[in-house]
Amino acid sequence: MPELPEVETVVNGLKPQVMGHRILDVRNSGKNLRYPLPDFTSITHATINDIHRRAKYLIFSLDNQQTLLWHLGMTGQFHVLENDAEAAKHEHVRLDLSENISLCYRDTRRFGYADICDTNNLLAHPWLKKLGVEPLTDEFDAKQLKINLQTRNTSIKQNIMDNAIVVGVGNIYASESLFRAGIHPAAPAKSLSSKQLGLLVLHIKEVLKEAIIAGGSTISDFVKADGKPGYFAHSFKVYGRDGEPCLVCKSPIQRIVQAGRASFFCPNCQKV
DNA sequence: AAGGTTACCTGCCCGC
DNA sequence: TGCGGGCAGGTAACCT
Repeated sequence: MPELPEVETVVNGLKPQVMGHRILDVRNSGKNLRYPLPDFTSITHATINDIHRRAKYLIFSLDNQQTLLWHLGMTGQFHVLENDAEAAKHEHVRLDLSENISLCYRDTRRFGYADICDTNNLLAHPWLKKLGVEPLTDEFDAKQLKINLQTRNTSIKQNIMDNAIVVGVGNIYASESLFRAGIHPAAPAKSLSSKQLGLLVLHIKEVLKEAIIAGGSTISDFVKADGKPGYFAHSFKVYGRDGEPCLVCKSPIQRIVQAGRASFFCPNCQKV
């Protein structure tokens, strides 16, 4: 479920709670996540120095030259609980930390995944090495996007969701940013002008920033690290609103499926 | 070889 | 009330 703003929110929520804590033990439910869990022995007794985000990955930097990489999949959640707290339903991993707290990982659908690697080789990790630019940096601009899209025959929506081009734009914010930019989700990526791409870049940055400020979206099971839900869902303009009137022109919002994913758009405000 | 489809899992919501 | 089908925010491995 989480998109970039949600992961950012989780990282920010976890940092003050677990930074500086030592990992004393790691327990798991015995069930695999998307991939088998890594062997945690190399990080038990290490201390969590810092937590970062790259794309939708949480990156735990440890003090022993090891890094713990974690993706939340669709339904992953971290909670910081007392050491002896009873395991919630769908808790699959628990890192027992110093000072009697535990970092607990719940994941209903078990689409999440984790790995451990040498910090020196972090950027060479297969999950990270092919990732495109971060959307909230200056590296993500219309000029580079235009170059990346000029050979792409597929739709603009599929391309802004392609992690090799730009990371962190998931299904919700793809629809929302295309609406704001007035671009039809099915428009061929290579057909868009520099001006249109400039507008799109601007709105992707804007919608992601707004969501981070709002503390991440809430749909079904997103919970921030402190257990409180985010609330950006209240400001979706098209996502999940098929059949309802466009907030700008009152035309009914339409839903189509692209590459197996639902897209929402206003047929009047967004042109191919 | 780009582009489309499917798989991974569980839960929920809807219609019958 | 129960059951089956469809759907869900992500990613990658398959096919073609």
